[in-house]
Formats: sequence, C-alpha cells, structure tokens
Amino acid sequence: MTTRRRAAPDAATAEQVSLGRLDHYLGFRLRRLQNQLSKQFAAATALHGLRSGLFTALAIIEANPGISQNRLAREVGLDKSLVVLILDDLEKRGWAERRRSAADRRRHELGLTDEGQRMLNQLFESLDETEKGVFDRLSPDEIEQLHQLLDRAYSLWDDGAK
Amino acid sequence: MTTRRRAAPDAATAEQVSLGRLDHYLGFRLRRLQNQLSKQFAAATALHGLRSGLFTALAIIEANPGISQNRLAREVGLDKSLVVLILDDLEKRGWAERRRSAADRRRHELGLTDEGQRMLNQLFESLDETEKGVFDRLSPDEIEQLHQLLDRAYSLWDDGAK
DNA sequence: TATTGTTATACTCTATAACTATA
DNA sequence: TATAGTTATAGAGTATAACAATA
Repeated sequence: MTTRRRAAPDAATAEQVSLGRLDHYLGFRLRRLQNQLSKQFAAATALHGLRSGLFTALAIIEANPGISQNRLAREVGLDKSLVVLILDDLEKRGWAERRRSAADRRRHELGLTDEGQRMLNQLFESLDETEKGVFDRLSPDEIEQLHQLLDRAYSLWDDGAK
Repeated sequence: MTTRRRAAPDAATAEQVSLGRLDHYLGFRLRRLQNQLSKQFAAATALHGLRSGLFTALAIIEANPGISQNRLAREVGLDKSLVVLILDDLEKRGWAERRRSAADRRRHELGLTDEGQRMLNQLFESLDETEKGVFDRLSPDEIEQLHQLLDRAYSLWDDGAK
C-alpha cells in the first residue's frame, strides 16, 4: 500500500500530518482526487466564471436536445428550482434556449445555441487537458481499468431515486 | 465499456436520458460515485446531524493528538476560521477538547475525549458498512487495485499547496 | 387533481478581512 | 512584525414550500 503522506503515528509537531484511518477508505481517496480534478478544471475555465452545475447541464442538453427542465433536474440531481437559475444563466450568456413545447405547453424544450455548442466543445477540450494532466502517471490500460472499476461500483446504486 | 444508463442519442422524451460525452470522463464517474458514497454515509449517520468536515476533523485529531487548529485547517483544506466552528461544535458535543499549549500560549492542542473516541469508532464502523455495501460487486483484489490507481493518480498533485 | 416551471425564503458552506493575544 | 485563534460579514450553493399556467 502506498503511504506517501503517512508520517509517524503521533507526529503532530513534525512537518507531516498523519491521515490515520482515513487513508484506508476509498471514499476519502475518491473525494481527494475528485477535489483536485474539479479545482484544476475550475482554474482552467476560470475566465468564464461558470457556476456549479452549468457545465453538466450544458452537456446533458447537448446529448438530449429538447429535454425538459424537470428531466434535466432529475438527471443532474438538483431541484427543479435550481435548474431554473441555471437556465437563466445559460440564456443570459446566449448558450442555451427555452422553447415552449407545442405538444405540452407547460414544458420548455431545451437546446443549445451555436455559441453554446462552441463553448461546450471548448469546455470539453479543457476537461480533456485537465484529465490528461491529472492521470498522467497512469497508462491507457490503467485508465481503462479505472473507468471500469468505477462504473461497476456505481451501477449497483443506479436506483433512479430522488 | 459499460453503458448501462446510455439511451439512444436523442431520447429526450424516452425514459432514459443520455449522459452524452460526460460518460467518457473519469471526473464525472468519480463525482458520481463519491456522491453516492457520501449520501449513504450521511444517511447512516443522520441521527447525529454531523456538519461537513466534522468526521474528517475527528479522524485527523485522533491520528495527530495535540495538533493545532492551524495545521488541522491546512490538512483538511479549510480556512482556519472554519475550523473554529468545527471545534466549537465538537466541544459542544463533548467529543474533542482544546487545551492551551504550555510551550506556545497562542496555540490550542487538540484532542479527543473518551466519548469522542467512542463516537469516532462508531462512525468508522458506519463507514465500513457503507463502503462494503457500495463496493459489493468488486472483489478484494479489485478494491485493492482501485485503491492503488486512485493513490497513484493523486500523488502527482500532492504539492502541499493551500 | 397533478405536473411544469417560477418565485421567495431560509439554511448551510465557505472565503475574506479585521481583530486579540501571544510570540 | 508575524502567528494562532476568533469574530463578523458576505457570497455561493442548496432545499423547501407556495404559486401560476397548463394538463
């Protein structure tokens, strides 16, 4: 087991701080790595000042043109009232549009503008570079392994709830 | 590649929503899995109403008895003013104590109470069960693989910053 | 009556800066 | 002058409930 950051058991006064039992949990390592990744991505896209959830919303709309705000909310795991704010933001930027549905006039059908599509492509490029940087030390095989392990671990809990 | 949640490309009206390009990024899978994990853990410990950062702080104090608030802050990646609130909370619960340092009277030396130690043990048991549940489908070998891959990917960015 | 989107409200989380007491 | 801890404030992020329009 790798213990790079591990110091002596009670080295509170020394330079290194021990992680103790935390170091043996996947949850901790998952969070730690994901934090690094999202900080890197936020830094790479800082000039746009993207609010949280905005990038994901953009990507889901791209993959599901015409999706309603309600379904989008469920998919990103946010309340529909939050999605209203995200859509307000996206429309203000000119990256997405609400179109009243002809079939069900309560709904909005969501879509990207050309500008939004260009931005999304650009954001995915930033994400590509970020991930390339962070996962530098892993071989393509190992990255694929990681994908599969994460996917299998998650699929158990895909209960469609919330 | 596993595509369990993948629907037809533009199936906005069908039951399944496509994740589109997101599905090909480790950042997305990391976040998704980590969300599940932390929701499960929060649910398992809901009766205590633990504020965010409290569990981690407790674990770091256990592993580094006598640590200062400043070092704790750096280790958990929060501002020292946040750590004040967490310590207030921990003391109110009777789980941790601040003791004025004799060597440097500006500092507090942090430590767990017996009650805090018992609680932490109990919380780690909950975490054990949570992880056991979530990573049910992975073999011990695969779990160890996951540990190592996550650890190696992270260590690149262990720059001690912030 | 139920659902989609909206608004209002409040609560948590976090960052920043100013303050105090010690060094 | 610098550091450890504290306080106050403000800004995000999020959840909840009430509401209007439509089904």
